[in-house]
Parts: sequence; structure tokens; C-alpha cells
Amino acid sequence: MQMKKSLSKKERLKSRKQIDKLFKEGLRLNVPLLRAFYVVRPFSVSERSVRLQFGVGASSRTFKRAVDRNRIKRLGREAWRLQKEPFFLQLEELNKALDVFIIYTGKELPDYQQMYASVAEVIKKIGGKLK
RNA sequence: GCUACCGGUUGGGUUAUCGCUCCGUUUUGCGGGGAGGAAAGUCUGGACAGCGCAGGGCAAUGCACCGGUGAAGAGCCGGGUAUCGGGUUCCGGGUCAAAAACCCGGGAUUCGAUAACAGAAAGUGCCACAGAAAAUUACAGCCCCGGGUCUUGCCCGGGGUGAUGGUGAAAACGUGAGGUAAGAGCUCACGACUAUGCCUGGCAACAGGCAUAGGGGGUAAACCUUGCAUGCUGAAAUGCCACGUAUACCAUCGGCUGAAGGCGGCUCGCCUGAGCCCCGGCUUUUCGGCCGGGGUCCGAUGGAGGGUAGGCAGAUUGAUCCGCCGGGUAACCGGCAGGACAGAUAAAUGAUAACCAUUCACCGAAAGGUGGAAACAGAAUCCGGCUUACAGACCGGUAGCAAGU
RNA sequence: CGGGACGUAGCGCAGCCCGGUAGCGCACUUGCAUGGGGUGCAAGGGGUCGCUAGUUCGAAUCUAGUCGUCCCGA
Repeated sequence: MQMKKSLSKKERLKSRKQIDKLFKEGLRLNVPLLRAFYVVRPFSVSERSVRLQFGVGASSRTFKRAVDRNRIKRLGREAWRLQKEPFFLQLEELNKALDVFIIYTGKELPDYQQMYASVAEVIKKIGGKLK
């Protein structure tokens, strides 16, 4: 596929139903600063499902101001966008689809470097478990 | 000039690479738009939508000097009044031998700030402690009368008094004179205040003047009274489409008698019999019997329950903003031509790098170099306001300090 | 997006309506009782009443603004 570094609407988790299901049935994974929920689905071309869907969020309990929550989500999306490519290839090989949702669990506003490193770790761990 | 405080305006820019969202065109490229002055708090006023609605009253809530403005308002503008602060000037007093200066008090005028600014003379309540008394009150004191006692005096009883005393946040108009047994707005003069009437100025609030009457503590962000305003709900409103489920149950109404005797409106309640009808199996020559399964109403509206959690409309161009001209003290209004104006929905507006502005620290004689800092904060139906948060820069005002004229 | 409640001692709460003394239980400190501890008894300390203004002579209480915590509505 082209545009390997993009992250359009289709590749983001948008449906409330799907996200609720993910929290309820998905597997959980903790790394410093982040908590990830993920679930592996069988992939079929006929129904227009997407191989890899992603979402990110932060608790409004710990981050009261909307500016800070927006900032965390933007940094999270950016880090995911730049690092998801090898992941995608692995899924294609296995013919599976994957949903991932990341929640920021730190208490203070992160900078880009921290976020990038944490997301990299999440991808590494999930990638290991897929095998 | 510096520092502090207050008010107002503004709320960094350019480029490259990789992305996000909407629109357009074409087709997988290109072009264009993409957070705020507060988007915030949700304190207010509307628009819009659904439901409700004969008329009147009560209740509840909100507002409260006057005029203007506006769709409306607890907004804004102008004016009035009150309080506070400053300046100028005048008068009186104190300090001093005297003047100046300084301090205190008052008047006039001017500048600025603040005000939930109707009513305490409709009624009710409250005013701790202290004090005689906190609003029809007498503790001490003062004065009068009667009685007791030998008189001054003292004691007992009755009465008058709001001047004296100390208390308190607050003590029953102020000053002077008359008056009295002692006293008191008890009376009088002047002054202050309140109410009413008239005159003058003003659209009005109100101000000034004259006359008459009055003696009344405070508190309405205590209850309350008066006047005015307000139907309720709130985009999760509301309309449509798709998906999906159960009319099992209750109420009202209509149709309808059927494969079945009638009613209750559909399996045991009654007449009358644990009934009747259909299908299948077994048995029987048939009638019949036994076993198993199914049926014994349909529809509309509302309630209640269950299901769905997707899409479209609402929904982004409007009481809009910028510019010029005109009117108005101003808020604001009118006219003109051109331009500008996001639309997401687990929710776009971002990341990295460089440079230029702003500013701080250090190095340097300078040019310059090195390293930092940059606030408050993120649209969610849309507007008008209010309130709160805010780095730096610029403008204005006030106060202090330093220097000069 | 729209409603509502609560901030008082280390902890859990009362007082607020209708203004004047801040109180209760547990905990803490000291003493008594016991050989010691627990239990019990007696005494004591500890408070910007979330914060900032206003009304009032006077505010935990009334009013306004503000900060924080929690809850409810598909």
C-alpha cells in the first residue's frame, strides 16, 4: 500500500461500540506511562474492514484542561503514525487484523521523545505476542 | 528616567519535510479554508425547536434613581443623588513673640473612583456581652407631696423627670435663650432632617426657593410591602431513513363471529359436560378409544417493556466583522461599495528542523557570539452581554524615588 | 451538553434555615488503676470553618465571585 505514514479516519477507532467491546474483551498490556488494549481479529477483504485500527486517550481525572488532553492525543497519534509500518507488514503476513487503544497513565504532560519511546515499546511487545 | 499599581489595545512571523480535517475540481494529483479574546465559568438575555395555553387570582423566581440604546437583558451610554479620595481657593482654631510653614475643622469649586441606589412614617421579628433602658424604658441621681423621728439629716410610701452618670457598634435632633419644684421641643430663635403643597429650571430623576406639618435608633444581602417582568423543557430539543426486537402484559376504542353452542371477550368461571377444532401415530371391520403436537381472534391509540447507539437534516452567512461617509455628548443608528467568515463527532487545526523579530543572562571596548524564555488557554446549535484567567510589547492615568529647568 | 450536592480538629460528622459561646465520636498527650499490656476512669492539647470580596456593630452562618471534590441524566 501507498502512504505508509498516513493515519486517516479509516485507520482510527471511531465506533463507540467497537471501543467498548475492545475494553471489555481485549487483552491488556502495561508499559511505563501507557496502558494498551488490543484484540486480534480475522481479516476478510469482502467486508470493508481495516487491517490496523488505532485510538488514543487520556483521563480527564488527571488532566483537567482540554488543552492537555488534546496535546497527549496528538503526540500519541504522531508517534503511532511514524512507527506502525513494520507492524502492518507482519499482520499482512499472518492475514489478521488488529485493534489497539492506548491510554496515557502518566501524571504529567509528556514531551514528544517520551511518547515516541513508550509507543515504540508497546509496538515491540504486541509484535512479540503475535508470534 | 526608573519602580509599583490601575485601565485599555495586541495576543509573533516566514520557509522546508512528513501528516490531519472540510470544500472544490479532477482523478489519485492539484487548489483553497481550518480555534479564542476569553473558545472557559455556565452567571444572564434571546434566536430556534417540541409540548402546553378561555379569562382572572394566588404562589414561586428575578429585577428596582431617571432618561436613552437595543431583538432582549442583572448589559451598555448619558444624567442625578450619596459616600470616599485628591487638587485649587476662602474662613475659623491650634503650635509660635509674630509671619511663613505645618496640623485640625468647615464652606465653595473642580477632577477621579465606588454604589444589589424603591420602602424602616403598613405590620412582625432581631439588636449577644455591657448597660437603668436597645424603643412606650427610671438603676443611681435630682425635685415635689404625705407619714415617722427632737431639728440638720435619715427612713418608709406615693408621684414627677430623660438634663447628669457610666456602658455600648448604636442612647431618643444640634446651639443659644426662656421656662420650671426639678426638668424636658415644653416654648421661642437660628440651623439640620423628613413629609406634603405651590413656584422656577429640567423630558425625568432631581436641584433651588417659599409655606405648612412633624419628632421618627439600626437592620429589608431578616420576614415582608409596593411596582414591573416571567408558561414549561433544552440540540441527548426536534424531524426523517436504515438496522433490530416481542405487543408477553395493562387501559380505551373499533371490527369480528369461527375450523368451534352462548356469555364473560377465549382452557375451566357459569349455563353444561376438565369442552371443542385441526394434524400425525397406534389400535379397531366401522363407530370409537389411547398417545403426541398445534390452534381456540384481528386491528388502532396510549402506558409499560424490549430493541437500536448507525446515517441525514437541525448545523454553521448571521440582530456578523472590517473600511469609508453622515447623524448623535455617548452607547448606538443609517447609508455606500468591496472584502472576510472553521465545522470535527473517541471529536481535525499537529510533529520535526532552520531563520527572522521580542526579551533575559553571560562573554566582549564595539561589531557580534553563546545559552535560555515566550502567558492564559482548545470550538461542539448559534448570537448579545457579564464574570474570571493571562507572559511579553505598546498607549494612558495615579503614587513614590532620583536628576534637571 | 445539561442538572445537583458537599468543603468545619489527623479521620468521620453536627452547628448554618432564624447571624453573637465552634461542638460530638474515634484518634493523640498526661495521670490513676495493673507485675506489664488491653479495657476502664479522670484531665488536657489541637481549628485561616476551602479561598477572596461585600452587607452588618458583629459572618462558619446572609450575598456575590472563585477554587476543589463527588454524584446524576442517552
